[in-house]
Amino acid sequence: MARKSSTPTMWEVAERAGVSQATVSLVLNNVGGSRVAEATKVRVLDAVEELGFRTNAFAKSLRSGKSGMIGFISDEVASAPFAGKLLKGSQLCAWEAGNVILSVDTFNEPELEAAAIDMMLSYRVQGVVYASMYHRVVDVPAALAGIPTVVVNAQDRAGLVSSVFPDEELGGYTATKHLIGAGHTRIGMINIQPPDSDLPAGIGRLAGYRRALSEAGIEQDPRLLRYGSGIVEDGFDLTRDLWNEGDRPTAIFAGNDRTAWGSYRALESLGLHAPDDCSIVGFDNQDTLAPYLDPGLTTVALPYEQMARRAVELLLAAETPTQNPIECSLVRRGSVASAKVPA
Amino acid sequence: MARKSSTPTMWEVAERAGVSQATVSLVLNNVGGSRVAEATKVRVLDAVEELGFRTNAFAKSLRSGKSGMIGFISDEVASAPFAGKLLKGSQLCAWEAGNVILSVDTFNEPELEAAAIDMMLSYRVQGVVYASMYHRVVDVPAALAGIPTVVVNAQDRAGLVSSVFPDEELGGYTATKHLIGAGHTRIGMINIQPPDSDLPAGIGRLAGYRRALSEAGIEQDPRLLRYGSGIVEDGFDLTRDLWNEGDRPTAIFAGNDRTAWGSYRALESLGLHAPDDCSIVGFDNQDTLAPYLDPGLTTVALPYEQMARRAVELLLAAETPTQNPIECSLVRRGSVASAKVPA
DNA sequence: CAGGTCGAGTTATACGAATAACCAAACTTA
DNA sequence: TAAGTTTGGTTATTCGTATAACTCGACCTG
Repeated sequence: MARKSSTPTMWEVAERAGVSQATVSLVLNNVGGSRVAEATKVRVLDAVEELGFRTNAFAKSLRSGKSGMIGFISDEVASAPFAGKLLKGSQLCAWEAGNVILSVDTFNEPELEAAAIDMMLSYRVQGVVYASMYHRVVDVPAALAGIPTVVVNAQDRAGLVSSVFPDEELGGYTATKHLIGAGHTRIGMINIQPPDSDLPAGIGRLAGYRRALSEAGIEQDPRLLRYGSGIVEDGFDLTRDLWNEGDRPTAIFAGNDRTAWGSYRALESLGLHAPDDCSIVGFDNQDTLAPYLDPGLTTVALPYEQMARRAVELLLAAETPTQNPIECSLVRRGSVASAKVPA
Repeated sequence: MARKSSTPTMWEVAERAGVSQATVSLVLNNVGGSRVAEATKVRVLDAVEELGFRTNAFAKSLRSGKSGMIGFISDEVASAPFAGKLLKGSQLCAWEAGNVILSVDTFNEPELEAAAIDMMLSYRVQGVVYASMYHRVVDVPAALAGIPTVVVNAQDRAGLVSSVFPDEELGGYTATKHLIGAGHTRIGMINIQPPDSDLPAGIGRLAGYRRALSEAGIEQDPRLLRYGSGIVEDGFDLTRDLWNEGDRPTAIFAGNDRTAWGSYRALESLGLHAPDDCSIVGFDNQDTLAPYLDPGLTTVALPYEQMARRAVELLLAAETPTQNPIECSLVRRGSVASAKVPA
């Protein structure tokens, strides 16, 4: 069957159904329920079907002033190994409200970012989700001043827009408390950044660790604390380092999963094995790693999807700026065992 | 300075510059170079600047008939741990041609896919990149029949649209030849799917392995071939299994990186270590894994970004359908050593 | 049966930008 | 100096849809 090359318009549908273009619009948008006779509706819908009509989103947006699009700007989220879930959550949530996502990864290039914002403004996005690959404090570009913006997996330095980010402190608290609950009292921590660093992840996780200990009445032994940089090798080195201290830990809270992996290896190198010789809890729930370690790593999950959903909700609600820490929950696998009762 | 709440239009710019709307359009689009006096141009551009004018993409597209958008439909790419690179490559390439990406992950839900296609047709995308999370044969939805489509990281069963996918066979050949080049002749292979499976990855990688061996005049010993399912555990079990054979391999080509990880562990469990006791080559270059193994895993990279770029190029060129295998190149790390010369 | 209401539409216009067609003055050129 | 050309714009129209405002006949209702 020969088809017109370009998509048909409402006028063509109207002609085929023997009505006016306005009627087609009324039928398709269900306005004024009883304004159109049932028989006419059917004729219109048949014509729509037969011609394969599909409304032109541009015309619709132009006329209505609503674009139905939400911008998603990220440094490297869409291509990052784990945080693509931010995009996933945003998309799902946006979709539910009838919106679509216009996403751009800027790779931290200012020109690309500027161009992306420009483009989004051209498309009259209803709001922008500004996502970071890792939890940090960001400066929202001034060019976004005109439109609703929510920062996700990050915190807005100026506090002018809402931020949605993981509750690192609570996560660290949860992890540590889990170990305490298993009977451990000598719990080492290997943090993922130096003491003078200002990244929220390391600061929060450590603070949570400390709170859990003090709430449980366990004295903090500085010899059990180490500072690495979040890489496997540091996990390895610092775990061995902890073993050289006089009074060894029976459990380790690793500041992230890669560090935890290093701890596994260090234990192996010492002829030991988790969780029998030492319990381990990680952080991040990196899904290409945590489930595959042996034993599976008990860790704290970063709530990417929930954060993204929350961000979109905030965007659509357009409230006044708020801070939104999102809970990080524990994922139990096999790396934690009860502390041995001292003989 | 008080700003109008909504974005200014060309009319407002025109008024401020003391010209007609048409002139503003002429200036901004640089048409009829000499048709507008230099002084007028400057006045217009100043007005644009002062008002913060930004062209309305909807009006522009409506008028021109060109949407400037490319659809990206994927099963789970945007949220997958590794293949987000497909999105990255598409975005970059589309961007260079002045297009933007409208991306939707369907999570393999047919209704979501249908809705996504519907939406994209509404937005009059100029073409659709149909991406798969893993290399397989797909059926392109009939609803896409009307618009240019390219399948990426997959092959179109019907062959009606262009396909861009990794050249698995060449990758397997490259991996194996690398081991042969290091002097190995007893090279085991642990494939990632059963012999009767029809996934291109396993079939191609094995075929490449075989070609490399036969080209080098090495006889294929069926005792060196194992079939797993691509998970760590299978790599572990089947490597140990290989070790129980009489004539052990000096190198293993693991069908993917996870399997290779299992091989590392199996060697360890046997008190052995790569590459001294056995060389290992993986496949996938999974970036959260391969660089962090000890020693770093020599593996074959999947060319996600190149595939995506190629797909977008094909889309924009709108040629007749073609098959486009893309080369997978070797990434050398530390898991391959020269074969010991038999004493 | 005049006047009002309701049902089922239609007509006209606006959204913002692109562009074809037109126009007035200034400048050539024979 | 009349006719033609160039310069530097302007006017009018179009893209496809939404919607306010209007119409027209049939149906009450007192």
